[in-house]
Amino acid sequence: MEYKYHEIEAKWQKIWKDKQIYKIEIDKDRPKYYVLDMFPYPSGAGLHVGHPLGYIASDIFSRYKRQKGFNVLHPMGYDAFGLPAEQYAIQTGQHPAVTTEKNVNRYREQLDKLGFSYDWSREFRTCDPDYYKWTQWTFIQLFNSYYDKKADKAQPITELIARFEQSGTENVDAASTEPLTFTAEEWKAMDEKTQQQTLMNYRLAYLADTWVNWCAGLGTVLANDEVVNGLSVRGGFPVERKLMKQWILRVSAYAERLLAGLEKVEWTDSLKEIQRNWIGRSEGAAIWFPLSTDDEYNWKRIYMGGNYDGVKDEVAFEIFTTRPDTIFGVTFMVLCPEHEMIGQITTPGQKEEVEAYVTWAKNRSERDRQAEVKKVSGVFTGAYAINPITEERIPIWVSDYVLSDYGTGAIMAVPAHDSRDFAFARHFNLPIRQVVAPNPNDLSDPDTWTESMDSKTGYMVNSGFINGMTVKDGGKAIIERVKEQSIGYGTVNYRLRDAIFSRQRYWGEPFPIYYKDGMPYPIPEEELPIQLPAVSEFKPTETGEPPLARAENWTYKGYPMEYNTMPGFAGSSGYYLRYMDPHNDKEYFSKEANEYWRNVDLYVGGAEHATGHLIYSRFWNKFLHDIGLSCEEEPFKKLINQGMIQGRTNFVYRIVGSNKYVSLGLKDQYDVTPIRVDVNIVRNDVLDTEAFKKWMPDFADAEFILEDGQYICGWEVEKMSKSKYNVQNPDDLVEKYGADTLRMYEMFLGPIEMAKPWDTNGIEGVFRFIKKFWRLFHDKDFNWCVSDEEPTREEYKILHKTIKKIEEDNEKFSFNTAVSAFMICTNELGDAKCNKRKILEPLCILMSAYAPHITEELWSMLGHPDSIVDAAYPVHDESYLQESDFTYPVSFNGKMRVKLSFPITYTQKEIEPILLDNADVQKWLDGKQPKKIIVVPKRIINIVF
RNA sequence: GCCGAAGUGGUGGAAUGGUAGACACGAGGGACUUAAAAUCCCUUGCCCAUUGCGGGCGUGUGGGUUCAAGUCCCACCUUCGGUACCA
Repeated sequence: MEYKYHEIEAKWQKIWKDKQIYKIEIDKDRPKYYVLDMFPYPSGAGLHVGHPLGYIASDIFSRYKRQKGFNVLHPMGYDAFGLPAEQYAIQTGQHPAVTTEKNVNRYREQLDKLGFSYDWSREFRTCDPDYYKWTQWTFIQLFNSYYDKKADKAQPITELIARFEQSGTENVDAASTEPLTFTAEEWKAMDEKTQQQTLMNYRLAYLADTWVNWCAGLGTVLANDEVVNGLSVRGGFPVERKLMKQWILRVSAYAERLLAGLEKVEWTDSLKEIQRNWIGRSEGAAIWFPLSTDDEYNWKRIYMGGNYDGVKDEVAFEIFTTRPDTIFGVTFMVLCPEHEMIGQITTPGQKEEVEAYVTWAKNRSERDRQAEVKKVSGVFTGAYAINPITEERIPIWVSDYVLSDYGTGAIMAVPAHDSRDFAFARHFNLPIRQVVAPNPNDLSDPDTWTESMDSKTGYMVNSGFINGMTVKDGGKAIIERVKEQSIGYGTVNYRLRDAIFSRQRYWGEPFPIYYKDGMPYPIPEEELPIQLPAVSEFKPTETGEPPLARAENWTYKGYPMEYNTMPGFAGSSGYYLRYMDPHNDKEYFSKEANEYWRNVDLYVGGAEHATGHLIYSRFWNKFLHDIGLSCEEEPFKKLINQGMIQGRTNFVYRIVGSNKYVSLGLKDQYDVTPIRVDVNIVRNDVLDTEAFKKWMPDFADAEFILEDGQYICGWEVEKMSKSKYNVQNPDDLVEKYGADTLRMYEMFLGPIEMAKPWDTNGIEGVFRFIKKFWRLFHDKDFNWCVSDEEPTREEYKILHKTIKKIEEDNEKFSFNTAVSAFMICTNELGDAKCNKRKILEPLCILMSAYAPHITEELWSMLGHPDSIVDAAYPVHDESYLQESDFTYPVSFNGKMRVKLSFPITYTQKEIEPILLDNADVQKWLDGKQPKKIIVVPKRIINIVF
C-alpha cells in the first residue's frame, strides 16, 4: 500500500477517540508524570503555526514518558475569559460566551488534526461556572487570610482577630499595608466597620485606594506586567495613573518565598533571572529623619508611623536606603509628590510653588513621565530635616524622581554617589559631598564625579566614626548605630508590588462579594459559584461604572454586589491543579488526586509569561500550600520556553511607476518598491506568477522580469501577522503533507527554546523522509514486505545507536537532533535494504512519539492488536556500540597522515594526554604491535608499546 | 544604563575540550521517463591544485590557557530578550 497519510491519520484519530486511548486515571502502581502546556486563549484567528510548536514538543515527551512506564497526565483546556471576546461583544452585541464557544470549537478541530495525546475528558474552560467556582472560592480564602511573618505562612484571619482581642498588635508580625499599633482594649472599642477597615490592612485579598494604571482606551485598570512603556500591552492605548478603590492581592508578602523557591525549580537561568529582577530584592536600612523644629515655624507634631521607637512626639520621615554607609554624604532629602506629609511641612512662603508642582506631577500621564525621565524637576518645601547621625540640618525637597510605591516614598539624597541625586543637586545647586574614595588618601574633586565612578567598593572618607572603613563595613556600622539609638534598622525591600485584582470588565469572574455599610463581605462558600449575570450591554455605564452595574438584581440578600470582575490571570493561576480532578463538585480537587499528581513535572510555554502568569501561579500555589490544599510548594518543577515563531515575509519588487515586477537577483538594476506578497503563493521563494495575478485585482495584468525562467522573491523576518501576509496556519500544511510530517518538521526546525522564523522551505525534506520510512516496510510496488530474518550485527548496531541517541535527545528536549537521527537511521537501513521485523519494530516505537499516526498504522500491520502508545520503550544494548573497527586518521608533527585500522575500546578515563611523536608512529608503522592504544572517540591520545 | 541569551556555509542548523559544518533545504550535474511528477546517484565552506596525490585559510573581533578551543578565560563589537528615576 502507498503512504496515504490522509486516510491513515483520520483512521487512527477516530480509533484513539473511540477507544479513549488517552484517558488516564490515578494508578498508584505506576510513577506519575505531569506534562502541561500553557493553555491557549481561543482567539478568533484560530491556531497559527507557532502555537503547536510547544504542544508538539510536550506531546512527544508525554508519549515518550508513557512508553517508559510512567502514568502521564497530559491535559488541555482554554483560558477563555479575556479582552478580545469582550471587545468584539461591545462592537457587535454578540455575547462573549457565544464567540468563545465558536473559537474553542475551531481550536479543538485544529488540535485534533495534529494527533495530540491529550486526555480530553479533563478539559475545562476558565469561563465554566464549575471551574470559576474554585477561582472565587480561592479568592474568599485569600480574603479570609493574613500573612504571619513569624510562621512565614498564611493563617486564617480569625486567628489574627483572636490575637487582637487578646493583646492588640503586640506580638503580631503580619504583612500589612500600613503599620498599625493598638491595644486589645482599643480593638474591642472599635465598631464593626472600623474593625473591618482594620482587618483590611492585613487580608491577603484586600480592598484599598491605590494608584493604578488606568487605561481609558480599554476602560479598565491594568497590572504592571500588562503595561509596557506607558502603553497597554493589548491595544497599545496610553495608560495614566489614577487613584481608585481596588481589590489587591498581597503578593508582596510572598516576595521572599517566591525568590527562594527559584532555587528549587529547573527553569532556564534567564527566566529565573527575569523573575529575580522583577521581585527585585534590595538589602539596606530604614532610617528615620526627624523634622527640624528649631525654626521660626510652629510645627504641628506628627508621628510618621512605622515601628518607630524614637522620641514619639517628633515628626520623622522614614527613608529606605541600600547605602546606609553614605549617610555622611546626605545633603538633602526628597519626598515623592504623593507624600501625605507635604502639606503639613511646607512653609507658608513655599506653599504656592509646592502645591503647583504637586498638582502638575500627579496629573502627568505615565507616558509623559517616562518620556521625560532625564528631565530634572522639583521644588523646595522650605522645611528642614535632621540627619540623625550627623545632626546636620538638611533641606527637604519634593520631586517626582522619587516614587510613591517603592520604599517609603522618601529618600536621603547622596549626590556624590547616586546619579539621580547628583543630577538633582547640580540642577538646583545643592552641595555635593564625597564620602567614598577608592583609596582613603585620594580624594578626587566631587566636580569630576561621573556615573562611572564606582562607589560600591572603596573606603569611607569625610564620614566621622566610619572613616577609613570599607563601604561594606561602614554600612554595617551605621545599621548597628541606628539600631542602638532606635532610629532605624536593617531591612529588605522588594520591587514586587501587590497585584491589583479588579478589572472594570464584563467578561471575567465575578467577585463573590457583597457590600454592607460600605464594607465588603464574602458570600458563603456553599452559594458558589456566583454566576456571571446577563447584561443589556457590555460597555461601561454612562456614569463610568463597570458593565456589571447594568445587571438586574445584582444583589445578595438586598445588598449590592461587587461590580468589578477578576483579571485574566485569576483563572490561569490555579488551573493546573484542577486538571488533577476536574469534575469534582465538592472540592477544588481531592486530596488523593493532589497527593498522587502533586505538581507539574514539565511545563511548556512562552517566556513572555515570566512576570505575569508564572509569578501569580507560584503565589497562588504557595497560598494553597499554606492552607493545606496543594502538597507541593512549587507548581512547575521543570519549565521549558518554546521560542516565538516569527513570520518570514516574502517580497516582490515593483518597478516604480509600472505594473512590472522584477526578480530578486535583478532588482538592483531598477528603481523598485518592495511589496509584501502572500507566502501561500510562494514556494521555496519562487513566486507562482499565475496565483499572484489572481491574488488581488491590482496585479491581474502584472508583468514579470524573470531570472532563469523563475520569479525569485526576497524575504525578511518579521512578526507573524495577517497584515504582513506571512501567516501560515497548520491546516493547509496538514492537508498538503499530513500531521506526522508537520509534527516532525516543526521539531526539525531548530532547538525548541530558540526564536526562529517559520519557513516551509525544508518541509519537503521531512516529507521525503517519512515516505522513505514507509518504504522500509514495503517493496517497490508498495507490497507489505517485512521479514522475520535475524538481523546482522551491522543492522543491530544501527538500531541500538539510534535507540541510545533518541533517548538522550528526548531527555535533553533536543527534538531537532532526534529527527536527524531518525533520518540517518532510515537512510542507513534503506542502504542496507534492511526490512527485518526485529529492527523495524523497535524503531516504530521510538518514532511513535514524533509521528504517531504512521507508526500506529505500521504497528498494527506488524500484527499488534494494541496501540503503540503503551508499547514498552526499547532498551539499547551497549555491546553493539562499544566495538569499532573504523579507520582513524592520525596526524603528527611530521606532517604525515596515516590511516590505521584497529578495534578500539573507549577508555577515556585513564588518559594522560600525550602528543604522539614521530618515533611512536614510526615504530607502529615498522610493524611493532602496541600494547595499549588510548583513544577518545575519533582521536588517538597515546600509544603504549 | 543594568541584567540575561546568542553570533558557525547561500539557508535552517549539528558538534561530552578531540577529523568543524552532522542532518536537511537550496543549487549544480547525472540516471529513469515520450514528457512531467515521483524516485535514485554524484558534487556542494572558501582559495590554490585538479593528470592523481594534495596544500592553505576558515566558527563576530583581538588576546590568552591547552598536545588540542566553535567550546574554557580576559577585553571588545553586533544582534535579540527582560527591565528601568526601584533610592
